Amino acid sequence: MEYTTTKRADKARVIAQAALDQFTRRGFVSASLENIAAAAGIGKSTIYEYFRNKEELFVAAVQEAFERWLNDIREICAQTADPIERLERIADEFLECQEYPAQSIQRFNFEILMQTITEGGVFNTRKHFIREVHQKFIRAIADILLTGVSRGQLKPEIARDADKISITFLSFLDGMALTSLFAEDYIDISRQVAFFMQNLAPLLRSGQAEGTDPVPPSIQKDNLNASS
Amino acid sequence: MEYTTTKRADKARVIAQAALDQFTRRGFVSASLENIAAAAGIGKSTIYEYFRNKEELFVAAVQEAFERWLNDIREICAQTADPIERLERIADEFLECQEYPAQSIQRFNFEILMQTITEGGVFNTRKHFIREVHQKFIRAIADILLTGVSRGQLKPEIARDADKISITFLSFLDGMALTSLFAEDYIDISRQVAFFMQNLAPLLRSGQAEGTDPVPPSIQKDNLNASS
DNA sequence: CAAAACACCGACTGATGGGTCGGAAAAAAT
DNA sequence: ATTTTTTCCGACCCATCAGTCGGTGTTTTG
Repeated sequence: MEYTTTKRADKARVIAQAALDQFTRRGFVSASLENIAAAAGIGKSTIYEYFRNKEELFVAAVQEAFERWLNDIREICAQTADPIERLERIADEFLECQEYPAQSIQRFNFEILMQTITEGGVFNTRKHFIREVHQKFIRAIADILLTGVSRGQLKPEIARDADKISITFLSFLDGMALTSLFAEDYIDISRQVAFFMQNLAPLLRSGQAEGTDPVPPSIQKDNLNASS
Repeated sequence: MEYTTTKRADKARVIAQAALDQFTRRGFVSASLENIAAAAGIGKSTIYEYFRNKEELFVAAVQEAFERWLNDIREICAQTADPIERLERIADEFLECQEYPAQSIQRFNFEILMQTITEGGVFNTRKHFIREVHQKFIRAIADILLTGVSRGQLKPEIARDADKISITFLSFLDGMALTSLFAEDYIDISRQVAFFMQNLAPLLRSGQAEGTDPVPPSIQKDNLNASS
């Protein structure tokens, strides 16, 4: 007999979302389980019915977030066929993020990274998890490029440098995201992104174009599974 | 009569450096004053002879760090005359950082930013301080570009977009720095930087060159003063 | 050398927060 | 209806840590 009913999983998810919100706002160390419990509308001890400890709760929140991001990319690729446009939409999505409350996703992204790179951070022992996800993102972008090349939308030489370009693109995004969190009112983020893409595009584009293309292979649904 | 002897200021500096080290390693919240005191080779209470509280100590550490960074840029500009080379050297300096122990400067940079953008963080009430410093950096890079233009090393159109280019450059650096902290062993950071600069250079460079140029104006010595 | 000023620190305080426990309330099973 | 299982949580425990206090050693001053 299965104890893991849908209801139970749902409740765990509600808690994980409340946790995501609190971790995002206050950071891992400062967000207290009391806060989280209050935000989820339950008692503190109840959390321990669903998660072994604070760390596991954080992991759940992280997965919650990654799931969303990869979904976003997938959806964008399903909606547009032009590689440049895909990149633009991805950049917009990550930097504007109207969907979820106030820029919080960026903050959580950095909270995760801080926990990964800080000695004694909860994610310090899980570097490889972050690396895997990061590589997944790189591959996602690279596949957009490669698909573009194979369809003649991008220059053939691009194929050779696809990884480097992806990494550059993602680094720029990360940096812009960080910047946007404190410099929103003296830097026009979307203008910056437009400027970047505007200079990037002619380096990538070839002259021709062809039919329609599907979602690139590496972003096809595949679960991200934690470890260590 | 002045109580603030040189000796006293020196000791404060030693403590600030120990604090910088600990904040860097463990983050603001997790670094305890006990740790810091131990690292500085003094008793915990002694810290309070020099700093009012943990927050003020953090501010001191931040200033310590900024001082170093701006100095680095100044020095690089004093050593090289070519704008592209200056940017390359700056990028290398920020990403490799052999001078100070193990990549820690990046971590501290992000710790500062996290404290700035996180609700309830120590620097959350000091956003404008971070903004000022950030703008100082943008100006420093922009001045390198403008000087390059006025000396005919860079295309004249660059002058118009100097700010945008600077912001892009710095965002890329930030993103790469972040990446380098967890992806060092599957991404060759210096190759990435080289790749970026290699694509950036032809967009900036004109055909000619001229005599020698001095350190751009905005990076000339001027103290950074905290506030709020 | 005595008195004042200063630098230093061990021991304490109070608050916070992660995690446990034992039992109440609600649901399911019989 | 009664037992059993499951869900929930208030109260407690204990460790950590920022910040205080009182006193001791050391330097400066006269």
